[in-house]
Amino acid sequence: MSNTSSNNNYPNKVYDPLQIEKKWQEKWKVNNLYKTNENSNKEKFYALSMFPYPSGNLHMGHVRNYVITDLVARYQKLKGKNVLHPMGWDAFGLPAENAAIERGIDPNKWTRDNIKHMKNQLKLLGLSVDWEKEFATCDKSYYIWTQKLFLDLFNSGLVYQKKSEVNWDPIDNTVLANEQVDSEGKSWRSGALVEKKKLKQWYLKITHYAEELINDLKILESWPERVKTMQENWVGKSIGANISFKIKDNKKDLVVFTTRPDTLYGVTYIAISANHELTEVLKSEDLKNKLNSLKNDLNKAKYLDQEKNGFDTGLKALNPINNTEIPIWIATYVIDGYGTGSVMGVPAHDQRDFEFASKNKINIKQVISKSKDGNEENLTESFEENGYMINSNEFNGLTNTDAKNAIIEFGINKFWAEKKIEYRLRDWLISRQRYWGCPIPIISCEKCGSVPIDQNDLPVVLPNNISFEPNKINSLKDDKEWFNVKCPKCGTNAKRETDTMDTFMCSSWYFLRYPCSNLQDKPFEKEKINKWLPVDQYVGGVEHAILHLLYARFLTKALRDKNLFNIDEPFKNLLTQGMVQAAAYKNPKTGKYISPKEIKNLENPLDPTDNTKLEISYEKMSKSKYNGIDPETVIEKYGADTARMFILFKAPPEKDLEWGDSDVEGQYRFLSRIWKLYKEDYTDKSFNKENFIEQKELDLKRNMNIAIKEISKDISNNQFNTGISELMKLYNSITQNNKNLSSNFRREVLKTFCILLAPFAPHITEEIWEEMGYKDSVHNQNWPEIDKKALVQESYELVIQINGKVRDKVFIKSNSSDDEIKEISLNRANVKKWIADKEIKKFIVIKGKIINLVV
RNA sequence: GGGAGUGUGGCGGAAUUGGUAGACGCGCCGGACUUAAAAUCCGUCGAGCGAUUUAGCUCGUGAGGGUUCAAGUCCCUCCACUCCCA
Repeated sequence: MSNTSSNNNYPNKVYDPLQIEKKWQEKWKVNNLYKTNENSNKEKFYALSMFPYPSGNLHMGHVRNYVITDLVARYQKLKGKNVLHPMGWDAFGLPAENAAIERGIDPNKWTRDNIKHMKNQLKLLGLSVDWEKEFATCDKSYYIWTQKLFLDLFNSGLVYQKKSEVNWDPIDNTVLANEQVDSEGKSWRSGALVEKKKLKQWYLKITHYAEELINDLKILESWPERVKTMQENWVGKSIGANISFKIKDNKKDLVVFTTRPDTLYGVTYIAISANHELTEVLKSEDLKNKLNSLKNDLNKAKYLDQEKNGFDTGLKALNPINNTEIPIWIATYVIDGYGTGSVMGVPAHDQRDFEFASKNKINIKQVISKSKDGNEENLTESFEENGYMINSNEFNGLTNTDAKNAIIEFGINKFWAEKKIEYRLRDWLISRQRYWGCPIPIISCEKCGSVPIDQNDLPVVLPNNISFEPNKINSLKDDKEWFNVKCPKCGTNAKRETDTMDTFMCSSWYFLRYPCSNLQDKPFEKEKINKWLPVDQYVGGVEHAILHLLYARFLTKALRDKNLFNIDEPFKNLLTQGMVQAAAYKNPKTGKYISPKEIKNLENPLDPTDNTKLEISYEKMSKSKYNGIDPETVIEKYGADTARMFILFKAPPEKDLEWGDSDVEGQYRFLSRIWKLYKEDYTDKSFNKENFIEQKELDLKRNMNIAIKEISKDISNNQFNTGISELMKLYNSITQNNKNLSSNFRREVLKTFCILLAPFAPHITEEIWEEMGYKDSVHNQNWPEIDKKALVQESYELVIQINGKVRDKVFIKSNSSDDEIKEISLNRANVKKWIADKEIKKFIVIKGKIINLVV
């Protein structure tokens, strides 16, 4: 595809993206075209992609992410905004460490090499990124501030250490936060079934912000609804009450949280978790054995427990509202750590309780009835809807919603109930038992406990005296000199904290660093944060809907409360882009994926081994499905502009995108035609005055202004696919009217088209812009203004409907009155035919569009 | 089970928020150019009936019902798929 051509002048008319793209990427770099202007008075715009983990290779998901952000950044710059568009590296984490374990490579070297390689790949895309802002979270100059912010939180009382049951990933050999375990109980990274371990770990008090994290979702108007719903569910606010049950032959009360105090008369048992403190009173060997075996099951496969196992402890609780004696059970479905680790079993009105009671032959007592006359029904499942109270003494007949409050009030007066709000959200566990992460700046001393390191002694640098050998799990403990220190308080022998921080900690504030990424003496400057934040457009994968986006919101709020800046929410607008998928071929019999290379005819794909017809499905690109497409190969073949255009055109950004080779070629053809159009302009002499047709020019002028209007709207609404459609329409309109334009207008329309295309395809536009004779970059121009006058038409095509069906169309003057429209319509032969002798009941005139005659 | 979302030609997807359904592209088919092919350019393509010189008509946005002069769009019921939480 590449051609021989002399500098800056391509004698043949063939579009050669590789040469053009290389040329401009170099020029942009030399001219510092994308450098952030720190002293501008223009309105700011902060465009940000979720920064990549330097895994070594750029993949299509990255490309889609960065191309979208780049388009927005370039558009906003053309619209006159002062744009910050940075890029960096989420560089701590396990793949580096796994490379060390597998091949004995230093994680630092592995990471640095990957960054270098990926950066080169990224540069091929021609992004308008200000690379002077770049940093990696594993830079000492970055993680010193991660540590400082950790200490800030520590001093605010938002950091604590606790020994408790944690999620243990047996493949990655580290603990995980709750957010990092999926609904099947598997690790987000390794996919391993998570185990339970009791360990002493560091936590951040994200629960302190639970209420605000829910409430402020309201401010985030242009976040996708589903991301907000997911966060709301994750934080999981429930309003209810704590109810104290007396325990027979035991002094302590058993406190139970419930959202359904209205069902208190229907409690037929209490269920507590296997780790509840009350289990300590179980003395008999039999019960102890049962408990241990239950705990064992829980450790193995907590999340697979659909069986609702449990046993009766023999202990009895007294229902405070009627002094009824009820059994206390231990049940696997009670979550340790939520609420009080115990639930009141109301089988009649809770499905989980119903199943547990049915299995264990526990009484079922109905206290809410569907009907007002209060009949009991034969329940085959729990009744969870609203209804009327029955079997509840003085509360009978009330609606259960009224009874909720009445029973709480009743209990408050009798001192056995209190109002309570519970959250599903747990504190964020940030310790990781790994080497390649940000060290936790704490020294633990037998006398003084956990002592934070003085801020002047930061950073705590990762130890150097560690040998990376295959099959060895590395730890900060390996460097004894590093590990053994004196306590900063009392000077006795002490030890450094050897866990490192969850990498989500590093990525929870990186967007705050960019405005000041070269600052030496602090993480950021308050004024700069207040100026640049919040991020105006954040783009990334929906897989971070809870994880990163929740942590980052939390940290922003916590640092705001340290008075470090005045921002409540870090990301004003969020766009979650869909996956990039490609065709995968699967043998339905064996379930195995077959590489397209092995398939003879992709139209009718057969398994080469057994000739089974293969199923074709579009799935996320992956090695195991043999459907990965390498961005670098695509760019080599078609150029970055084509790749960008394809990605933006093929699907709306939030939807999954199906890779299609012929669609890529379609975009390449489009750019080639544009190339040719601009070549003709300066070489073909056939445009002359005799050909000028005023009406054609007016039509094109109108189309051009429609395009400006629509493309502006589309980009603002993140509808990049239709934006490109509009560009194509304008292109078609130009080529149709091409020979009939005055040379001034030709130049104007070609200039405008070039600027409109510039944020989508930055290289080709820069090249044709230069060839048109302009000196400054096309990317420094102003986005064209809409000429409203040009949008006005003298006449339009009126659609004539009769009884709502289109029967005729006629061109009429735009300023026709309603009466004129009626008259014109009635005189049309087609209309007369349809009306015949029927009576016209109604005329409905929609100005500029339609008339509907009702007969 | 609860919540959110989606459903439009052969395919990806449009539709001014109630006003000509299928923009734009891909693909297919036909034509031009060519010794031929590729590339390029031009044209057709929702279905059915009908005409066969530009006609014309009916149906059609997952299914059924409703509101309205007018429904892909609003309301109700149902079906299928996807995601999140159980």
